[in-house]
Amino acid sequence: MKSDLLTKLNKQQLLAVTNDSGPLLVIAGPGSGKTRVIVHRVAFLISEKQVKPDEIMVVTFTNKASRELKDRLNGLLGQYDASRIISGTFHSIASKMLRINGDSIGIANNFSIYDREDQISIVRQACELVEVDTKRYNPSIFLSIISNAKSKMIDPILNQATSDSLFDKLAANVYLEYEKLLHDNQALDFDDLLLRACTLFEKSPLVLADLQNRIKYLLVDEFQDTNFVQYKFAKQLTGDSQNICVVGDPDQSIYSWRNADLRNILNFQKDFKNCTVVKLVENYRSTSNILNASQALISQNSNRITNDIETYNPEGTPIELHVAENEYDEASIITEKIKKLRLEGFSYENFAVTYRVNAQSRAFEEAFVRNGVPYKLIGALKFYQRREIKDIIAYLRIIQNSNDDNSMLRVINVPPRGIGERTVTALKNLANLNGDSVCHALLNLDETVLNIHKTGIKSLKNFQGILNEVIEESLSDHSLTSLLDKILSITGYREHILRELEGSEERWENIGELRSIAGQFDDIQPNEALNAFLDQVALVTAEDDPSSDSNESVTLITLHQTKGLEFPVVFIPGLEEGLLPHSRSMDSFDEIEEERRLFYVGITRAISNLYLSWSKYRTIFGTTTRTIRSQFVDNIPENLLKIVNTNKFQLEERSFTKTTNLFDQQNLLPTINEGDKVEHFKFGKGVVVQTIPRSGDFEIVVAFKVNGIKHLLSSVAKLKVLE
DNA sequence: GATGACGGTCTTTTT
DNA sequence: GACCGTCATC
Repeated sequence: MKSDLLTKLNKQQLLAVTNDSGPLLVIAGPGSGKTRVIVHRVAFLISEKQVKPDEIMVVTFTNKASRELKDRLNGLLGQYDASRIISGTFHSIASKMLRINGDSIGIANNFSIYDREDQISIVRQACELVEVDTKRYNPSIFLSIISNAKSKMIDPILNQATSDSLFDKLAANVYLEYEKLLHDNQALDFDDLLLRACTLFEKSPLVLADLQNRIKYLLVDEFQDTNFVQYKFAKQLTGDSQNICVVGDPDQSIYSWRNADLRNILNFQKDFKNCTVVKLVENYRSTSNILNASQALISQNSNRITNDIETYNPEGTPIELHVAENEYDEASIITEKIKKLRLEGFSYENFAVTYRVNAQSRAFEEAFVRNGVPYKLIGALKFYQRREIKDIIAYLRIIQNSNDDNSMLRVINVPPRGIGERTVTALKNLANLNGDSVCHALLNLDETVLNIHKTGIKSLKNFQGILNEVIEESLSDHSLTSLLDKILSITGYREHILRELEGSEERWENIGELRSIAGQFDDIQPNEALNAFLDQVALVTAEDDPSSDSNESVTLITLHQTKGLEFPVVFIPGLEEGLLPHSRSMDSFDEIEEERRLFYVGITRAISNLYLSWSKYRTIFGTTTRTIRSQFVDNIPENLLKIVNTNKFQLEERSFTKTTNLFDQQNLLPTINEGDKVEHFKFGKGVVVQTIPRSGDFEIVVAFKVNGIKHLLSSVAKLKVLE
């Protein structure tokens, strides 16, 4: 066993695998065998150190990664049961803990988990309550403020007390109402799952001690993308054993907008003083052409824990840069390339087209359909976000948690059953009056107090009967699938769907898909099955989308979602200023650097062939504009790039012309000086701390009142100088 | 109360 | 160029 397990590892990997006591930080470059190390470390602990599988917890970035981990382990350790390893995303693990122990901090085990759509709906209600006009302020702004506060563990009351500007006060009020509404609905949002788990650990030392005793080893993957709460969660679970191993790569940190905090890596070394640091620097994945290009690119980042990666792989084929006329041209160039490479022995699943924004997928889908190229689209219109799926799930949620008004109101008139706005308002008022949920108000309906038309009462009575019937079914000992069938038949949902003129077949098929997913829970106890099923539904990651299962197809995927994946042939289209780097991420140095890391992640997914492209014209919103080639292309040495001009109409563009640097032309003098008070549209007010000349431009360092220190480019950031 | 037409907004990335 | 919310009409 031992020889099998350890002979195929290099020196650093071996160190990371066998270092079996105390804190361990593994800095793992792309393709350096990170997953291999995690799998082997777990296998080593189990087979050599007699650690039981259920004493090991592995936190992964997606649920799929956690399943694959268990699969690989089962292959490695025949006699042990790898499925007993505690593994999942931070959110799914926290959710399970709260379902079991949440009652000690006042969280009932049947809480609902609200996704983004539910959250938006709650924010809208909160805005209404505090009289904030949602036409003036986009609800998602509040949502990101709330999420930001939660992932930094800022309490809503405290938040309210410390906010000074008018908008901050507004946001603080929305936050406060939002929390109340979540509470009323007996619901938790994604951030709550982690936040409350941390609270649970603090408030219930016994629960924590028990967990610490049971979890002897903790492993955290993709550590560079954890936020403050997630790190705290991990720290709390690490008992006196200090057996925590975190694996990550600062150069692949691409989720700061989701409040991931790179400082966690630095803090880890402070918090765990005696930690061992292992660096995996040999890349086994890519050709040296690809790796060298990636290293040249990432070396342009200044905020970096330098960590050069090297490979002994052969040079490989050159990286190609294609120039297209527009996005359709770009898509057909890539389609032709795929066809050609297929004749050379590649198969469809070897290809991935990786782009910055989901909207880019359309041109490729059209080209692929036209050319009969099979493809799978990862995470775009997610399965679980489809209307018909959310409707059915709403019914299940009402059964799970009768306080879930949000779900109740979603389907109270779906399919249409004559319960209109007035009737709903009357019912809601009645519920409010009695401090009750809408569902309870309906089930205990006293129609004499409702001041509405007879037909309204009749419709309510009808729905009451439907609900009672469904609830009755849920109380019987039947399976989840039979409950689902019952809901479909009693509510008349099938007929409702089939009545629709467009896409009704597809919608019905989706429900069939949902039914078969529910079937996976049929061997669990019915009352536990509902919680487990709804948890899975709420906490799925993009790769878990059932539609992504098909094989023998080209993968269409966002750059963010490619993290951790690899493909023999990778296409990165849309290398244009405003797209990569994205226009919304161009006004600070930090943001540009994160965009560069995103490109770096994309490049390093490629095993043997890499194709970059940009198109001279692109249509956004329906208007076509001339583009500028991405500045990141210039970060790749010319000798590694083969410029290809496929389009016969663009012969004149054949030479390798560097795009004119936007900043060179302007030759700016600093119109902003140190000490100036400035205002930024996004970061608010602040004071200029420093100005640094940067190739015809100035980097302005501003200390913002709310958002802290930011490095901005004078020509890009629209800074307004205040008196 | 249901349905359809219109007009305004929007797109970054996601657990 | 799609989607959502709002409004007018049946």
